[in-house]
Amino acid sequence: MARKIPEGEFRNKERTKLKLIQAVGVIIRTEGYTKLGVNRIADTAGVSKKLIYRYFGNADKLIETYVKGEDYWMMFSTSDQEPIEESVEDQGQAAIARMLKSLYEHLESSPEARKIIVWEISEKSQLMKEVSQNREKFGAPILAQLDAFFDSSDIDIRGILSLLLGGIYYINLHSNSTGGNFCEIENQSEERKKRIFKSLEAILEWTYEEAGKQKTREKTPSK
Amino acid sequence: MARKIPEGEFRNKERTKLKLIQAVGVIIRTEGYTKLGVNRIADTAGVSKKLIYRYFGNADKLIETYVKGEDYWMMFSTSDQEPIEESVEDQGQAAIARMLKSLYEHLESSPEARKIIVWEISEKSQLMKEVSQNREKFGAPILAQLDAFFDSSDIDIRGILSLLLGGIYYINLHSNSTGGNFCEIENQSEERKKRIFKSLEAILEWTYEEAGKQKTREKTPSK
DNA sequence: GAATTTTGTCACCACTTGGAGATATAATGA
DNA sequence: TCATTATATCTCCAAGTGGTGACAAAATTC
Repeated sequence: MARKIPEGEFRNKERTKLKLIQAVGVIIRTEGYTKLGVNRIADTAGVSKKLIYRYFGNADKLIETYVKGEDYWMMFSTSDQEPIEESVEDQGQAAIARMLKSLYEHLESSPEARKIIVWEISEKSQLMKEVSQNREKFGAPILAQLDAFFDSSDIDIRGILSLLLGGIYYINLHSNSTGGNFCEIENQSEERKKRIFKSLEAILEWTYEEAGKQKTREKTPSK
Repeated sequence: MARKIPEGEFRNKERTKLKLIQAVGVIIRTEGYTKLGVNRIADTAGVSKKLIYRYFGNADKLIETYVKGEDYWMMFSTSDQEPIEESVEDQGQAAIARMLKSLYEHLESSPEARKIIVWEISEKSQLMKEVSQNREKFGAPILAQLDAFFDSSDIDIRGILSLLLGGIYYINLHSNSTGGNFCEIENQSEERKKRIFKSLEAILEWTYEEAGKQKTREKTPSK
């Protein structure tokens, strides 16, 4: 018969594992993913590094359990995300605008999220590949819903959105590190956010407008 | 009287300095900036690391002389960059489109350029801050020229451009590492480039169109 | 109580890092 | 030819890396 797992006050496997996992988060937040190693992790967890090997195999596996436990897979706060169907009449324009804005705000407010993104584009690791792929999987149904409206137009909604998404990512990553201006827009200011949001909305507006124009032209092919 | 600098076949200061500087480039290209250190640099240069300290002070100074010697300051191939004035009638629309496209192609074809950008957004180093600031300085006159056209409109050309520039950066950085799709657009394909270019042109077109509309409305304030 | 198993620490290994001092040697000037 | 000087290498150091085996101590079972 298997022996009961010790759950004493001083020796408690699960508690120690949690300490190690949380230490990973602390290090990413304060020192960056580059500093993730058995020694640092064990030190910040206040525990022997030997346990990392015993409980997780190695540092990578431990990091993996941390990253997969967080919701970096989506990057959106799923709570304030009303269903897209709610906005059928505007073909999801408002919903997309909301998503892009909340992505911006999430990146702006979460140093950890920024660090993870930088991590993704810095290394060719299997872990980061998975994180990236899962984000794609998350976006798929949203893109599928947009196709209904844009398929009949000349607009490449995926092309437009990758530019906007990439722009949001980069602008926030840029401010994270060097801190200088970008396109002469001051860094990390309310002013910048306002300007980016306005431009974002304008581009989306034009995109939908153009697609709408092409749709009506299609219905009434007379010049 | 100062002694002549030795220029022998075996002992030649300038040649050795060049070897070290070039080694920096090799490492960035093949292993990434994270691997830049006295030991690696000296090894790839095939020279004693002591010389890095004698000739440059430390590794950072050596790296600085390398980076400043390259044209990462601008990121555009200045050769095919016709003067913007050439296109006064379209208010620089074609010139901007050309610049954005050539930036995309430069990032696409140069792993080193991508690595430098990742470097910029990864670390808070003085060197990378300077690189970033100089790029800003390079863009300033271009932005200034656009103001003449956009100032009287509601369009925030700097906001639009930071989204587009950031988008171009991110799309290429993303493909560099994980390699997965982005917004369901396949990676590093001619297809992707075509789609991004088309979206880029569309957004620019809408931007200029809208600004033009507001300009004529201004001239004839009648509704 | 004693025996056993799990949890945890510690000391150690080989290796790499940035950096410095001692020393050898090639290039120069006489 | 021989001393001087700049160039280059070599060895050593302390600190940090990932990883492991020996051992202590707590929790469990008998």
